[in-house]
Amino acid sequence: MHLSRYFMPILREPPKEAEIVSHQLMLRAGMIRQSAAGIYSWLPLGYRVLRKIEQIVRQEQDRAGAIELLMPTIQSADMWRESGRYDDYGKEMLRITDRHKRDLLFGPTAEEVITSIFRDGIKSYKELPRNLYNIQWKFRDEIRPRFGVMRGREFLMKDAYSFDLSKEASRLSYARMFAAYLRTFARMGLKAIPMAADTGPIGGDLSHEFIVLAKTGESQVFCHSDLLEIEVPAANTNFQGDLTEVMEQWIGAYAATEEMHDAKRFEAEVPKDKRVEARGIEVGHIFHFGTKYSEAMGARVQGPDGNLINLEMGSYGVGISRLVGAIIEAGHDDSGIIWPVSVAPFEVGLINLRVGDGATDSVCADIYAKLTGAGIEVLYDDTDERAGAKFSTMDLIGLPYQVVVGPKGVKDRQVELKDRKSGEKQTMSFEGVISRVIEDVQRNRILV
RNA sequence: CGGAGCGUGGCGCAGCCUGGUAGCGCACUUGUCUGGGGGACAAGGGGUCGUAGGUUCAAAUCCUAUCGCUCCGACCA
Repeated sequence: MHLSRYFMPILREPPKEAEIVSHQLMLRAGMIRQSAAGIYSWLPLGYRVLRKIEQIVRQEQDRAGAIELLMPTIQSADMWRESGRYDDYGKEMLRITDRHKRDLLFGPTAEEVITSIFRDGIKSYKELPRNLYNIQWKFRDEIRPRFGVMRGREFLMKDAYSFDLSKEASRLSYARMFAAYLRTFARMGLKAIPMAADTGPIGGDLSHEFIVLAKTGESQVFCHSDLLEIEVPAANTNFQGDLTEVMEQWIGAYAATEEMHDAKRFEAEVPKDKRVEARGIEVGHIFHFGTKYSEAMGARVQGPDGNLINLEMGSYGVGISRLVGAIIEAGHDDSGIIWPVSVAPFEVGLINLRVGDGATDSVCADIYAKLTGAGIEVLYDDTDERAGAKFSTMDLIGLPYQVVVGPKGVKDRQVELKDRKSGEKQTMSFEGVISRVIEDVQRNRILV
């Protein structure tokens, strides 16, 4: 992509409404624009990141055996009356009336829809277990949206729903999603730690929040430092099998958010030098909630003995739009964002320091062609800005690698490669930078 | 919903108290010089001052209402 033809309205100063750093940087980098309180347009740069995160979530759900479908944003109130939640849900639910005066709502979650679909589509225990997921925009009319996309009213969420015949089988489904989440967040360069969670209004008896540690996190969290060292399940993990052991490895050590924190237990179970007290951001939440919806909505199958059995269900959410903010909170410096390759809007920024200089232009054109030809995503700054402005912009938007080409270096057939994260700069030949960048990008695309 | 604050050009702000031709910095356009970490000079373009009423010869400024946004609290992926 040539920057001179792209749409990336950057701001030098952060708009005053942005309080936290991820919100400021997303506005400054031209990733989002606010449309109403807690509702955002995703500009091209931000949308590219959102789609990459979505794609990682999708790949890991597929790997774990979940099946994607797409459910509507607008739901019928009738379904919610059936589950008994229509009146319980309160003002967070955006209620809408159509021209026939029928009650509709903008879905804050999809348990009702999925339960009804699944109930009508399946009759026998032979068709279990199944896990269905969808990636869709949700709306919760938060009293006070804040922190940009971290706590918007409209948000993109992956939610998966497992259906099993028994509680034991359902726990296997839970462990499978648990393991999938470990991989999902690790691939985005995040250390996400599962922590025991309150099951809240959804109900049930097994629930974990996945918390990303970040200095600017919204809540205080406590855990054993060993949890930071455990390897996530490898790509070739057999997700058909029993992953209980993987899960137990993670839930063995102490980890809790402030709501669930028990200071006495923390001190008793975790040696002083292993205690981590940090800030955290919730990026995923999984529940095993049993038969709450299947009973209310009549989702049953016939078992081997011919008797009807209520389905055991679990639900598994990932805040995809929120993750964009969380990744920035976890990765930035004074100059701007620092993207991991796996979710970066472009993988490489190519800076032409002297647009109009024949030799410099042609070296840039050559590098651009060779990198894009190798499947690398390059944002080529071919604008007629001054060097300083270009460096600042590139640092702000946080592409992992910067290739800097100027007339001085070109004379000696040299260009510069800068690593955004370390700030390290190396001078090398045209050919050298091309092979080096291709190699580094390909190696870092998939982190685990 | 309780408390606090803010709406003036794309972004950041001054002007309001004490009514009198709408300003500053950045960004933008054109030109010249420049050119490796947000450059200099010159000339320009862009704003029904959130909206609606009212007071007044005259309203960004005073009064009333209303809408929007932000922060603190209760709530939350």
